[in-house]
Amino acid sequence: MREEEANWFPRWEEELPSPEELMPLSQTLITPDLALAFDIRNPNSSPQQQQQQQNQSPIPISPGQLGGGGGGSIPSPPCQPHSSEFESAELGSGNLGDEPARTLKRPRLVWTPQLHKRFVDAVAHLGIKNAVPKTIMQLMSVDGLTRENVASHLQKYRLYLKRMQGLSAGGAGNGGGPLSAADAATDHLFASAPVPHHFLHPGRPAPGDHYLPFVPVLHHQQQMAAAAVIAAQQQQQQQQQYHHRQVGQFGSAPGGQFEHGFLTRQLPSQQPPPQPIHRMGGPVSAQTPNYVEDLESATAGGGRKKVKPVKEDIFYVYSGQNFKPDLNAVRPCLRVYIIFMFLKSNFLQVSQHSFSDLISMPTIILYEI
DNA sequence: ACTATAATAT
DNA sequence: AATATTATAG
Repeated sequence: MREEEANWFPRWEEELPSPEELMPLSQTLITPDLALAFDIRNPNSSPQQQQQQQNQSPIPISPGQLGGGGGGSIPSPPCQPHSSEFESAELGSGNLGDEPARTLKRPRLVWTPQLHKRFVDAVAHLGIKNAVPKTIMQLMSVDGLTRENVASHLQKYRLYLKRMQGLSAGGAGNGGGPLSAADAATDHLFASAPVPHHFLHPGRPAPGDHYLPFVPVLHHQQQMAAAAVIAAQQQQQQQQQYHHRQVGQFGSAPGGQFEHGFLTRQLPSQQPPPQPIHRMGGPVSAQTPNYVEDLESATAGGGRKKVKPVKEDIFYVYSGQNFKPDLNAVRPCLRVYIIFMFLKSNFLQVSQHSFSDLISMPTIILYEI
């Protein structure tokens, strides 16, 4: 397996999803908290949006949740955010007028094409038989995503697949039933992601089209600071459906994770040649004075910058499989990183590492954004 | 876990 | 007001 591994990494790099595939996913993952923490505001707000923002503001992340929320994961986060911008932003917005966070319903999930893509990928990797809500949810590893969310979506997706099968199989006869206008309109989301071969034709293997490791790896292509990402997204039309997604707040969920975002964005024009990723080979090094400066130099210079993380930094862990990072142990303080995690390792083992072990693991690469 | 149906958003 | 999308009850 040694040799395979050696070849695997370069290939992994080549097959990275395009930025546009990844970017919108962060819409559901970047929380209003984070946006507020970065003092991001809505550039063009319509009346409707304002209404939504009102709903969005009560985002009570209870302080207790940060510290020891779940039943005892990792020791205790060393970093103590003394009511910095983060805390004030979160708490400020959260306490604006109301507290009964636990009585609030979580907003309905919006299945963006990107989220759906991830869903399809997960189902593909699991195989249709193993693809049940729980497993799918785990594989997707999207924070805040519930089993019910997935179940509901899966239900609809199955109906969609059934119709597709009926159409392709009984083609002429159209035995399955006519395609109504409602169907066509309903399916546009599903049409956005290619339906894997074997979904429609179970039992028949497709040529060279295997779904190997679920590679939800975030791309290094271009990354920006969270603030910039959010701002960019808000400029997009997506803002209209910026359905506030509140997740895992208030200590209700013992296993509730700290929210993490998938932060990516592609530069509008000139793209510097992709710099080969440095994989493994030791602990990350280099220093990072302040992230804004680094951001500029990084984007201008073509890329990312290897950095040495410190415990006080924010970590956005992008991972797949069953690995649910223990983000409760990480407190937001200084800088923002993305952790690239190679999927070759055993996730369960990885997840058992303590935080300090985590940041020194050779299979993790940190890039400052 | 699956399906039907209610609730909600557009 | 209609219907598309997600939540929830069975």
